[in-house]
Amino acid sequence: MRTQPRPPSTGRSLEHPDRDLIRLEDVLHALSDPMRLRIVCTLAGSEAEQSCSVFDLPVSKSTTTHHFRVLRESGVISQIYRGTAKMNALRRDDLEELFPGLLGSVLAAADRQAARRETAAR
Amino acid sequence: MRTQPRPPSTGRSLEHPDRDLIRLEDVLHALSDPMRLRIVCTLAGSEAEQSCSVFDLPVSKSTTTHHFRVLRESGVISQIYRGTAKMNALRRDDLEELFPGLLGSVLAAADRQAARRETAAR
DNA sequence: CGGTTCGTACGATACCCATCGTAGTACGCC
DNA sequence: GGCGTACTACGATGGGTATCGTACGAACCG
Repeated sequence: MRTQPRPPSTGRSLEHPDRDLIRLEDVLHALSDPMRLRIVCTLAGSEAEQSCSVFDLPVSKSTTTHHFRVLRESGVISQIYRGTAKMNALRRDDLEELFPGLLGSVLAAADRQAARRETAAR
Repeated sequence: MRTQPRPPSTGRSLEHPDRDLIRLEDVLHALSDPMRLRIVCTLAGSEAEQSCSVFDLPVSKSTTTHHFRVLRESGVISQIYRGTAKMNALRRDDLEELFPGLLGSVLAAADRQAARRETAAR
């Protein structure tokens, strides 16, 4: 189903925890930050990988880098370099295998809360 | 269905966030600490309220108090004084209403992880 | 009342962490 | 090679927080 050949990943590699080493506490901690939750929601909204730069976060670039690293090291996302860009993707399958339903309920909860906030603001 | 009349709560009262003020980020943060996750799992294991003292945590009493307060202020548990004891209960209904399925998947995930760890240790 | 049990309040401490700015590296392109 | 883009590394900083010990308060029991 992949129609477009993607640029190959470059030599730079990034540390990812093995699936069996992902800890629930770390995942929950990673998701408990508003910026990171926002990143994860955005990532969940599209099937494809997203480069770091498409996220328009109200923090500096170095802080953004920090959040992506926390997400990667906790096992929530995977990252790979493609040229100068760094592509991000949710580790849906690994998380689903380890903690069935967890990611889905967190994403749904985040959506509901966003909707609630919108209603309250009106 | 309540057969045993319980001792009345005493005058001392405790602040609880209204259901609509419970924030997902705070709940996730509360659950991201190993001690607190353990407390919540224990609490989920029995339908009844549990006094603080039945939790045998490997930390001091003052630290235990701290963790229960975090759980209460984040909206995860409710607490009420009964005599000298302080009874704790999960706010299942409120959480289910706000974030359907979330608590269940976190608890299931914690169970699975505990089981995995046990297997790995053997 | 005195003692016991249960939990709190407070201060201290050490660590974690979200944030920033600046300087730097890696890559693609002209 | 030189330039621009994308991201990183590092150090600093301020605020949060998990932990403790000690001293205290509130309720029950004799």
